[in-house]
Amino acid sequence: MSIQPTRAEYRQVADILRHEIEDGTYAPGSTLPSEPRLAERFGVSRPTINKGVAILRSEGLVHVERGQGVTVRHIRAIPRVVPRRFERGFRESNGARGAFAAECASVGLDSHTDVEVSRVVPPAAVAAIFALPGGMQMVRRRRRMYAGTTPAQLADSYIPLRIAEGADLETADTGPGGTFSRMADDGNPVTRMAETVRVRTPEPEEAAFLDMEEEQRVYAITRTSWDATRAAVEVTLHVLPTHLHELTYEWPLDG
Amino acid sequence: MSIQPTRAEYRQVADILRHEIEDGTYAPGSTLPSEPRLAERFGVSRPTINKGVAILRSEGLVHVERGQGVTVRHIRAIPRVVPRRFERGFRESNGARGAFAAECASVGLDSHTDVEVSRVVPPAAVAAIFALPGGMQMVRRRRRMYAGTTPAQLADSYIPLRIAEGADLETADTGPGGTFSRMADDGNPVTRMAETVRVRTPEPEEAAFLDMEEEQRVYAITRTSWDATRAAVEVTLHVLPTHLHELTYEWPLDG
DNA sequence: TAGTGGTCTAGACCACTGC
DNA sequence: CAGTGGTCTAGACCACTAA
Repeated sequence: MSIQPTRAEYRQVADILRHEIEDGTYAPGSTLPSEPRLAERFGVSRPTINKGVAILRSEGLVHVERGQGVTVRHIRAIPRVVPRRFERGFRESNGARGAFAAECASVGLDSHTDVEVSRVVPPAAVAAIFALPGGMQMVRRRRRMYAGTTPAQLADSYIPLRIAEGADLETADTGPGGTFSRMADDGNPVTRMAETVRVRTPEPEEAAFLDMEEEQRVYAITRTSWDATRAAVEVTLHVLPTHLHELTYEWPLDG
Repeated sequence: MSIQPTRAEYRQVADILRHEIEDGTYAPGSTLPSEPRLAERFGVSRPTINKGVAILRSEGLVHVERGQGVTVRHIRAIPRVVPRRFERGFRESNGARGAFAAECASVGLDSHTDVEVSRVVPPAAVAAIFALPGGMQMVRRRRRMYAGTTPAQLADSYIPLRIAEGADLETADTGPGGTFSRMADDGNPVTRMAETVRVRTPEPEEAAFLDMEEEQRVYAITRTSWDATRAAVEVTLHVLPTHLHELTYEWPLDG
């Protein structure tokens, strides 16, 4: 493959390098030639190479470190299967504490979650779901999750005070099966859920924690849980890098 | 707001323009100042402006036409609600021909679908789902969908020959409710479905049809349908621009 | 013809890494 | 210190649109 005149050179640089990554010329973990060398190879200037590599960065194919070079990422998408992940048996499998831990375990990955619990006034979008008067507080469980050592997900759960108190959800560790198991134990199980998936660029703080380029994308998932009385009992805002996750939803159909 | 030294200038250009688009300084449909004028306003070179605007393009916030300028997009996300879209009553609501038409109608949008039916050897990933011997043909229903005049979705459905023949699925128009209604009429209703959602950059041909920048993202959804005997009866590969769609999944839970 | 964005270059300066 | 990528500029040429 060589540079053609019709398609922008920086796109061709990206196309060729992407192809070489996919066919194994540059294996996961290996380092690409430096930009000056690539410029020489393709007969273009360094800014053109830089722009081409930027495309691969934005796709999550490569990882760049200052002074180091450009390395090919190991991509192992974590399967997130709904509603399996909310079944009590799955959440508690292998003694896992919640769905994310069980998912990581299912593909042989270690996992780790930092939890921070506090009482806060929720964002307007969340307050609206609960029809909460302005300024009222909720319990927020803020979780930062790692798959192995890779930051893989942010999740902020908002729970009405009364429910959090009944289910004892203001401690960091909610025990086997996590939050939903405790709500069920409290006699108020979740009976219905919905998730709305959008895709956007990460906020700078999100990008910093998730070790992402700002040009990459995240799934922004808003999940709402309802109990048998059709009252919302929990809303979680998830942020997941798109290149690390694969979302599967399954459902029966009555035809 | 003005240019600060710490954050890359082109990012700040994007931040400021994004903010002004969101707060209404530049309303949907309006045109941004030309790049030379923006360069003057921010005191940076034109390539820096161009790089900043490229970020907004990749986010789907603006639309660029050669010789015209940069215009702010009207964004009206089409809600895609599962499993509602597969309920026969919804698919046939307002006489709609299938789920996409009903969804567009639900937000007051006209819709239009071009259908092309043929027999082809399916992609390997699809053949694998059916455990189909190599080289065997399936019926492919290729649909190109428009919301109003905006190209909004590509969908290729693959159906085993025997099922397509029984349900009369080799004509372009499958009648009220679409493919699934015909399968049900044929006595072989779909009883279970799954969708796997991934995000990627569009192929050049996809970008051309969907009127997208290559730097934008698409949802690539693989849907599989099974009948009561747990045999796969249909697989569809969907491609949807992320900035035009919002995916919602709902499900009951047994606690 | 004038104005728009698309792209490329050569050179530069910077921050960061590892030796 | 040398090597890496991050970024910016001034100027240039091109393709396209509208008048």
